[in-house]
Amino acid sequence: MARAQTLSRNQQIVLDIIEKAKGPLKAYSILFNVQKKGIKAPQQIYRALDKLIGMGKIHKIESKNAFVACRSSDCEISKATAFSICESCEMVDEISDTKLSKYLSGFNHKKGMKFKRFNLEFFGICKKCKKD
Amino acid sequence: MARAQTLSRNQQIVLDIIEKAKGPLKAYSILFNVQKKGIKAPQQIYRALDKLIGMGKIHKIESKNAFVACRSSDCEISKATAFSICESCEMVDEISDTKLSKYLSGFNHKKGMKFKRFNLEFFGICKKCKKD
DNA sequence: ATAACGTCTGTTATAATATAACATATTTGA
DNA sequence: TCAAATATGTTATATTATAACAGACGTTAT
Repeated sequence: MARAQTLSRNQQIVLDIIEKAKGPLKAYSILFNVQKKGIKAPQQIYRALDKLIGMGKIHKIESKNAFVACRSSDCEISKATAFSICESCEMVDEISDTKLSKYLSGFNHKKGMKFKRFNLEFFGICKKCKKD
Repeated sequence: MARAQTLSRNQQIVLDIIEKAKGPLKAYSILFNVQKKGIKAPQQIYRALDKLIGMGKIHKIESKNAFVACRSSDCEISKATAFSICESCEMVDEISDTKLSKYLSGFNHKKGMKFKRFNLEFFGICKKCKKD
C-alpha cells in the first residue's frame, strides 16, 4: 500500500515551489530554485515530480513540459485533466468542469478501446493579453 | 500568402517517412531514417516538422514527443486534434468524431477566454494488447 | 531486536529532445 | 528584375529526461 498522505522531504520541497508559483514551472527552473535547499541533481527533481503526479498533487502540461499544482481536491482529476493555455503570456488554468469531465470520461473509442485517462489542452489568447 | 499545396524537398522527405510509418515517429528516428537522403542535422528535421504541422499534414503527440501523419482531409482538424494512445504498445490512433470535435470547439472557458485550438489525448490499453 | 522489504536519497554520467545563430541558395511575386 | 519570403546547410549549444549505482531510512513480520 502506497503512503497516500505524507510527502517525503524532497517531494514537499518541490510541491511547495510549484504551489507558490503563479504559472507552470519547468523541471530545471525548479532545480535552480531549490539548490539552496540542498537539492543538486535533476534526478531528484524528476523523481519528486513523478511521485507528485502519481498522487495527483501536480499535473504536467505536456505541450509545455511544465508542471502546475492541482487546485482541485478531487483525486480523480488526475485521470481527467483539462487546461486552458494562453499562447501569449503562457498562463495556464486548470479547467474543472463537471459536464466536460463526464462527457469525456464517458467517451469511448469506436475501435473498442476503453480509456483510463485523458488530457485536454485548450489554446487561445487570454483576456489580459487581448487588451494589450 | 503561404504556399498551401507544394512541399519543399525536405518537407516531402520527412512527410513520406511519417506517412509510411505504422506508428508515431520521433524526430531523431526520422533523422536516422533520412540520412541516406542527404539530411544531416536535427534542424532540418525540426524545420520540416514545424512547417508540416502548420499545414496540418502531421500532428505532434505531445505526451510522446512524436509525430503522426494526419489522415483526415479536413484541414481544420489541426486546430482540433484528438488521439487514442495505447499505454502498452504505444499505438496512436487519430480520433475523428464530429460530435466530439463540435462539442470541444464550442466549449468556452468560464473566464471568458476564447479558444482557437485544442489537443486531446486519451490513454488506455488497446484491444490487441488486452488479449496478450 | 533484527532481518527483509519498500521507498527515498544522493551522485555521476549520459541520452534524448530541441533551438540559436549564421551563411547561402532558391522561389515567388510585384 | 529586384526585393522579399522561404528553404537549405551547418556548427554549436540549450533544454529536457533517464540510467545506473550506492547507501540511508523507516516499517513490519518473525
